[in-house]
Amino acid sequence: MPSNSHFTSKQNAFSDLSCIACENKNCLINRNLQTFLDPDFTKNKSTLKCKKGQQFIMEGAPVNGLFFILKGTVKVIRTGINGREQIVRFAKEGEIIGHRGFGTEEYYSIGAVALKDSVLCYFSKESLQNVLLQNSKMAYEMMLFYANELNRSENKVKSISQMTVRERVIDTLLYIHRKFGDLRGFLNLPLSRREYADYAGTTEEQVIRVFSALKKENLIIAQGKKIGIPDLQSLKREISEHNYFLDT
DNA sequence: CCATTAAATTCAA
DNA sequence: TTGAATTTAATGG
Repeated sequence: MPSNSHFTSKQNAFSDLSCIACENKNCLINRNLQTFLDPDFTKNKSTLKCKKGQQFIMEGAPVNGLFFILKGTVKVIRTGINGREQIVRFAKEGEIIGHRGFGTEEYYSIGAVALKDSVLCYFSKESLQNVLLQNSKMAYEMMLFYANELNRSENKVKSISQMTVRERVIDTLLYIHRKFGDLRGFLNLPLSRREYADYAGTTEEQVIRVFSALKKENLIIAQGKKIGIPDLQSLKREISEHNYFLDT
């Protein structure tokens, strides 16, 4: 039996697809359920179960709606100049994927792949539009999400264009730590060095070499894919001169 | 970038 | 639960 068996009692919650029974308080649809004028809104959603490693948004596919992560973790990617994968962001439970599809965009400019077995809720653009037009609180929360994403995206431009490889790798480690926290001393999201590289805008070898250096300096510990940060403060200090901001 | 070896993860019996 | 098969990490050229 898996060690997380304390979740098994909730498992049939997934077969009930209604938002009413949903446990995910991180989801802005869930948080705003009571205020909906149209109680049937959540009946229009569909859910999709995704296995680890499965891509559920293809770059270039037509946009019809938006995904919300009910459970799991996802990476959002974009194909770069010479076919290299660029990781735009990591997303966890409650987050929105494909949100730039609103408005004039007709095709996804990003792809999304599940990093662990995940459950996605899918809402059509039309039904979401109706709700947002009726519900200013939810529209406001959505706006905050967009603003936050924009802030992070602008910071990423700075980090990629002005920071050294070592600083970008550290920045990535801090981002993962901030967003996913740690579990028994290790980052609560196992990533390959390749994925660190794709987020930090460098190569797998560079990440491996920076990790090796950081290990020697006792700034991180590594056991395979599990990375631990024993002293967050000194790691932060390394890049503090390039002022890094909280982002989600 | 590639090749080699060591180490870790996955898979299926 | 194990260990064989496969994938990933680490280093040096």
